[in-house]
Order: sequence, then structure tokens, then C-alpha cells
Amino acid sequence: MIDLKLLSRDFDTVVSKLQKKRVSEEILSQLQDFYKEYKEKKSELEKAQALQNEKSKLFGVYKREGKDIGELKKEVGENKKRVAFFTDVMRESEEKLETLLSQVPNIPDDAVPEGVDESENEILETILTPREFSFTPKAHYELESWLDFERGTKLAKSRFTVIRGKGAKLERALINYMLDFNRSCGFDEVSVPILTNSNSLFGTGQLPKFEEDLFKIEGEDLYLIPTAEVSLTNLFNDEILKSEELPIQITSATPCFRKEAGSGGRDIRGIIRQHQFYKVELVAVTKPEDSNEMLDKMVSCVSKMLTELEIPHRKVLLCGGDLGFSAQKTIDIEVWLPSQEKYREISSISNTGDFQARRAKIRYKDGKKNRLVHTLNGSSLAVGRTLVAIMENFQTENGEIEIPKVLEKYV
RNA sequence: GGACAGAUGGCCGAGCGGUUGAAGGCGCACGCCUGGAACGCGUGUGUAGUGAAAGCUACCGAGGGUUCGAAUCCCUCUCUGUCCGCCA
Repeated sequence: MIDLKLLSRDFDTVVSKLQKKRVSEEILSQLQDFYKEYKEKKSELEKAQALQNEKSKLFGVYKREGKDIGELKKEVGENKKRVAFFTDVMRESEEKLETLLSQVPNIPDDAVPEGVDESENEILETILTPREFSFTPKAHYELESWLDFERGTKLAKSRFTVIRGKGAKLERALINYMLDFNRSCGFDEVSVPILTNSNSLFGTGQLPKFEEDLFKIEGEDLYLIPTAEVSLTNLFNDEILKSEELPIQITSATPCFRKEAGSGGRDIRGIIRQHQFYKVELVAVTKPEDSNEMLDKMVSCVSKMLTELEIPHRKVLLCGGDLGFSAQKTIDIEVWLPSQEKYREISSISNTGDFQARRAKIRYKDGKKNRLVHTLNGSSLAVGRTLVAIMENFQTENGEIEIPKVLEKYV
């Protein structure tokens, strides 16, 4: 959530910054009005409550002194109605405020370029040159027989895939390799639930706005996680961390589940866009002043790993229009796919600033004061897409697939 | 899934329906004491909102209810513990 105090203090700045994310001024000005209204209503309520408390205390005194209570009772009865009235009014106003506020995305960092979609993202750096093929490279779904789409669909539905043989082994090798690599970058491995409740999903910003993209467990307040970011970040939900605990750096390998509602017919072939996929995730919790440095650290960690894996890739700074709901600044890492002759996203690393911290109430003790932390998250790599990248970049003319050297000891 | 027990501040632990935001202890911070420390003594020490501040308001697992007034009484839910059942 954005900071309402900042909005009311410096309305114009917030409006201009949020224009990058195409949030209309109208919504923000409505929000500002609601906030003002809410504060007024709350203040009225508090006044009535104060009176009620004060008068109620007199009952004890009167009783002790043997005084008559009748008059007082009548007086307090009147005020009670006021309290009830303002409670209702205030609650209504609060609900309106929260409904609106929880839909407003994070304020982009000043470094975020203007732009409406991915075509206006800024390419920061390109690493490794794509190899020259002496033959026409095949798409990953045309190679080998690791991927069994028919049976995945039979077991579940379309966009579920069975991976067999060396492919299955390679997938597991990648997970192990990535976790080991992350540990060497200072991230501690954690094993977390892959179902979380709505409060956790609210904390990281998936709810309430993106419910249609989540798989929900019927009859329970539980959802399959769309990313381990939800579990890892909410580990600290409603906590006040000690200053010396920061920064926290953790990593986890989990399956992720997404309905891909609205993705239409995109990437229908292959395993680039699946309802279920493994992803190794990085999460960091830092003091506000350290978060941008941590973002760079995470990006370079992921990039180094891809370099070790010998996969050509590039770093891309997302423009305002392509920035996710919770993100303040995001750097995507894209890998080269020979069959598409394109770079495709394999990792997305974001600094969410205090946006998630405010929603999830994650704070730290700064001397006497409690301050909101900054949270960051990033795919250390989407495992399925890494598999695709390896298959396509390491294919040989006779359709076999070689394996990056660093993975040899893992398979 | 069934039965019983419980849920209070960083922790332990009191708490008759009325100066209890909450005794007491531990821990922690600061000060005094000391050559230095321990001991001892003193002061302070939850979260959030609002306000320039004093203060005011809310919060004793969560949500409702009774009452002028609820940590305290009633209802629902959640969680934890123990026993039974089931089970990787």
C-alpha cells in the first residue's frame, strides 16, 4: 500500500509519479478525499468515546459515595447512541478507503523510465553472444521426448506437462544447482508451505486485485502460491525485526501455480507458460536505505548464474507501464531463445520498497522507533524456462541436448 | 475427525464487571555505586491512530453480543496443548 500521509502531504508529487503506472489523478484525489473524511469521522467517534469513558467512570464514584445514578444514566444513554452512530459511519468510511487504497499500485522509483509497455523497457546490459547455428535450431517442444504434453493434459488439463527421463533429472539438477549457488551469494535456504492464506496474499499484493489468477482450495481460506515470494516475504508478517537481523536474505525452491487468466493463446505450445512450474526464489528484507543496493546484488547474482550456465542473457530495466503492481523498481533478466530469435523473460527482480511491508506490517526497530522495512523478491530463475533455454541453446544438429559444464556434477 | 484444556506485554505470570494499558518477576536500556565488573539502588521499557504538545482513542487470539462500563459475563470462529482415531 502506498503511504496515505505522503499522499495528503504531497499530492502532486504522488500523482505525477503514479502517472508512470497510468493511475488516474481522479482515483488519487478520491482517495485523498476519503482519507480526509475518514480522519474526520474517526475524530468525531473518538470524542464521543472519550466522553463515554469519562462518564462511565463516574458510575463507580457515585456508587461508592451513595449518590443517585438515574440522571447520569440518562445522559450517558444519549451519548451511547452517538458512539454507535459514529462507529457505523467511521467503519463505512474506512471500508471505502481500504477498498480503494488496496487497488492502488506502488509508486515507481525515480529511475524507472516512462513507457507504456515492454517495448519501452531499457536494456541495461547484454551478456554472452548467442551461438551461431549451422542448422535451423528447433523449438524446445520439438526436441527430444522429455516433454509429454498429452499426458499432462490427461492428468490435469492443458498447460500442465509431464517431464520425463533426462529432462526430469535436469530439472532437479537445476534446482539443486540454483540453491547451492544462492547460498554462495548469501541466501539461506528455506522450505516453506506452498499453500498460504488470504492474509499472506494480501501482504504481498496478490489479493484482492489478482484473485482470478490464483488457484483456491475449495471451502478453505487457502490458495496455491503463484510464487514463493508470498511464503518467504510473509514469514515476517506482523513482526518487528531487530535491526541487527537485517538484511535477511533467503531462498526457496517451490512449485508455483498460476491460472494464467487473460493470457489467452499466448505461448500455448511448450512449457514457457504453464499452470504449474518450479521456481527458485530470492527474497530480501532490508533497511530502507539499503534496498536499491540489494536489488543490484540480486540482479548480479542471477546474471552470474546464467553466465555460469553459459546462457546468453540481458538485463532490462522495466518502464512504468510494464512494472508490476507491488514493484517500485524491477529489473528483468531475459534469456536468448534461438527458436524464437528473441530474448524471453526468465527472471524478474523487484524492489517493492515499503509497499509490501506496509500491507504485511513488517517493521524493524530503529533505535526506539519502529520503521517499515523494504522487501525485495526475484526469481533466481524460473526452472521450467531455464530448461527451455538449455534445450534450445545446447541442442546439436542430430537433436540431442548437451549439458552446461556446471551441471555435470548434478546430473 | 472425536474429547478435554488453554490463549494476557520481549518472556514468565496476576487479574473481584468500575483510575487496569494492565500487579509482580525476568529480560533489556540508561543512571548511581565500583579501579573495572557482579551485587545492590533508582528511572524507563507494547502496538497503532490522532495531535505542535499535553493529551485523547483503539487493541489482553479474532469476530459478534450483554452492560452506563468487559481482559473479566455470553455466543461463534481460529490457533496451541493433551488423549483417542486415521495416516506419509
